[in-house]
Amino acid sequence: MPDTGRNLDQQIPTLNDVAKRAGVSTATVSRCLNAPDRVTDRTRDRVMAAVNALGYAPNFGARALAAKRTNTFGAIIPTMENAIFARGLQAFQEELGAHGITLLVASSSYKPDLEEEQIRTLIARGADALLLIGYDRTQQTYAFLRKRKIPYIVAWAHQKDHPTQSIGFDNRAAMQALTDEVINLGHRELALISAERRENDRARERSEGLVASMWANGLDPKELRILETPYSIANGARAFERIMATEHPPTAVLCGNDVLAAGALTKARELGIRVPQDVSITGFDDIELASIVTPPLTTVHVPHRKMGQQAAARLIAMRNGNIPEAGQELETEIKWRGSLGPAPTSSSTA
Amino acid sequence: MPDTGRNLDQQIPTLNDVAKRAGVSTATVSRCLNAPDRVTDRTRDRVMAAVNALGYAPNFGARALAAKRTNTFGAIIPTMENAIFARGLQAFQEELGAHGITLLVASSSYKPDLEEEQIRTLIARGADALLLIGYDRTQQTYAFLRKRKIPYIVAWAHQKDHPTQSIGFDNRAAMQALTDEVINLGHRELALISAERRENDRARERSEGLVASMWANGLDPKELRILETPYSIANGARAFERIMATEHPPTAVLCGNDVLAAGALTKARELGIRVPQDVSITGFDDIELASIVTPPLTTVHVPHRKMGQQAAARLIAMRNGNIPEAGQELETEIKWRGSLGPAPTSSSTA
DNA sequence: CACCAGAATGTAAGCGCTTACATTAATCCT
DNA sequence: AGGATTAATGTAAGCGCTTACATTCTGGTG
Repeated sequence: MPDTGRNLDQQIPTLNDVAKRAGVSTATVSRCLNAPDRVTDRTRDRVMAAVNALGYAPNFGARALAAKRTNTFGAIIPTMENAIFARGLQAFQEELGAHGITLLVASSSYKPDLEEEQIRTLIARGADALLLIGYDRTQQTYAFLRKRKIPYIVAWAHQKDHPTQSIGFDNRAAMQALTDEVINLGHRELALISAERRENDRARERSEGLVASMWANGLDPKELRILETPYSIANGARAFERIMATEHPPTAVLCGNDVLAAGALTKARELGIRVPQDVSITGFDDIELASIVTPPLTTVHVPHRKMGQQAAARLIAMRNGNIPEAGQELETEIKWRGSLGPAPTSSSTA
Repeated sequence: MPDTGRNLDQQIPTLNDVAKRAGVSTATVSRCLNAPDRVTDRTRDRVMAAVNALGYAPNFGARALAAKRTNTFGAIIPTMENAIFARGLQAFQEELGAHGITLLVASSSYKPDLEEEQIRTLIARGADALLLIGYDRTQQTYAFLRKRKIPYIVAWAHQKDHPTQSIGFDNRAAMQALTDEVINLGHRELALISAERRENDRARERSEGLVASMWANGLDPKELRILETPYSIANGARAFERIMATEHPPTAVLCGNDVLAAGALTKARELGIRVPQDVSITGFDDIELASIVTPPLTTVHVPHRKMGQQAAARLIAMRNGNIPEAGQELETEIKWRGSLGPAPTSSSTA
C-alpha cells in the first residue's frame, strides 16, 4: 500500500484547498470570507459549499500575521473563582461584542509574575488592547506594555493623580466613608479582614481608608486588628473565628470584600454570635452574594456593569487612536442592609 | 528632520530585530527561546539582553503557523456569571498548567449557535483540544469537530450509552435519587424550577429524573408544576414567588440548580415563608453558595474539582494520541443540609 | 600540526493567510 | 458597435516564525 504523497484525511483544510475545490483563486475565497459583497453570488455559493464540505475554518494565526489586526481584546483578572469580576467582565464582553471584538480572558491568581506572563501570552496572541485590574504591577511590566504600545486600561481602581488610563472608583475614599458610618453607630473596637495587601493596591487602599477614618474620628488605628487572608468564603470564616476568639473581640468587623464577609457571617451563625446585635459585619463590592446571605450585607456598592461597559468603550477608542483625557472615576455608594447595626451598649460575648 | 525609511519606534520588534541587535541569526534567537541548551551561554546572554532591550515577545500566530502546535486548549462554558463552572474550570486549568498547556476560555451564554462560533474561534486560534459542557449541540457542530479531528470531551454530563467521550455524572439518576428522598419525607405536592430545557441536556435530564421518581413512587407527574427560567438568583426568586402564589402551593420546591434555589430561599424569607417548616427547597450542584445561605441548601453534591482535573488528564491523553476507552461516570451524593424537611402535616400558607 | 567528530551557528524554505496590483469580464454610453 | 468604465477575479509578495540542512567553529587525537 504505497503512500503516494500526503495523507488527505489527516490534513486540515486550508484556504488553498477550498480554492481548488471551488475552482477559484485563494484571493477570491479570502474575499468571500472577509468582504462577501465584493464577489458574485454564484461564486460565493460555490465557495461556501466548498467551505462547508471541507469543514474549513480560517487559521487565525495566519490571518493575524497577514492582516496585522485581530479584533481581539484581552482581559486579565485576578481570579475566576468568585464572582467579584464576573458582572463587570460580562458587561465588558457585551460591549466588545457589539463592536465585533472577541474577548480573551486569562486569570493571574493574584500573582504579578503570572500576570506578566499572561500579558505576554495575550499580546503574542494578537490582542489589540488589554483590560487590567488595579495598578499594582512591576515597572518591568509597565515598561513592556509601553514599549509595545499596547493600549490598556486599569479597572476596579482609580487614583486621581495617576498617569495610567483607568476607570474605577476610589477604594480608599469608599472604605473611609463606610468606616465613618460604622464609627457613627458607636463602634470603637474595629477589626479588618483584608485580602493580602502586598501586591494588591485595592486591598491596600481600602485598609488605608479605614485607618484614615479612625484618625479622623479620633480613634487610634493602632488598636485596629487586621487579618490578612486570600479571598474565599472559608478564609473569611476562619479569620472571623480567630478575631472573635481574642480577649476583647471587636464590635464591628469590616471586610475587604463581600466574599470574606459572607464567610464571617456564616461563621458567626455557627458560633451563635448574633449579627448585628453582638457584632456588625460589613462587606465591599456588593456582589449578588451580599443580598442573599442572612442578614444581608451592608456593603459598598460598586457599579460593576457600568465600569465594564465604559472600560470597553474607552479601550475601543484608544485602539482607534483616540486618547481619552484622564481616567474616569465612578461613584460608589453605601448599601445599607441588615449586617451593620449600632454598637452593643452593655458587655458582650455569646 | 528627514525621516529615512521605517519609523523605528512604531515597530513591534520581531525575531529578526532581536537577531540583528544581538548580531546572530534568527535561527539562533529562536533556539535561545525554545531550546536554550542548544546554544552557548555567552550567545544566550547576548540574545536575552536584546530581547529585553527591545521588549520582544514572540508572535504566537507566526509561531503556531511555523511549528504546527500551540499547547493551548480551549474551554467553552455556558456562562461565567455564576459559579457553577468556576471550580471545575479552575481545576481543569491547574491540571493543564502542570503540563505546560495554556487555557483559553470562552462563554456561549447557553446559545448553541454562539457555542459553535466560539468553537470555531478557538480552533482557529490553534486550540489543540476542547472542553465542552453537556451533549446538546447541533449535528453540524459535531460534524465540524469530527472533520477537524479535534480532540474534545464533554463534561458536566455523562450518559452511559453515548458514543461521545465524556466525563461527568448522571444528572437524571441524581435528581431521581434526590426526589426519592423528598417524597420519602412525605411530600406529595412538588414543583420544579428548572433552567430552560430546550437546548440544555443537563436541565432536561434533571427534570426527567424528577418525573421518573414520581412515577416510581406512585405520584402522577401531571401534577408537577414546572417553571422554566434562565439561571440567576433573581429569576429563581421570581419563579418561586409565582409558584407559591398559586392556589395549592407545593410543599417542596426542587430547583434545577443552587443558584435558582438560593433565589427561592431569599424570596421565601421575604414572603415570610419558613423553610423547611412551610416549604422545603432543594438545589443541585453544591456550589459554595449552597452552604452559606440560610438555611443551608440540601442539594446534590457534584465533584467539580475531580471532574475538571480528570477532564484535563483525559484530554491531554487524547491530544497525545491515546484514545481512552469509554467516558467516565463520577459519583454524586446528596448533601443533607437544612432546607429540606418533612412535609408539613396540617394545612398550609403563611 | 593536520584531521575529525561534534557542537554552535547560519541559510533559506515554507506555514496559511491578506492584499496591492495586474488581468479579464461585464456593463454602459454615444 | 467600439471604447471606456467598472466589477470580478487572479497573481504573487510578504507577515514572523521554526527547522531541515549546510556551514563554520571548537577542541581532541594520533
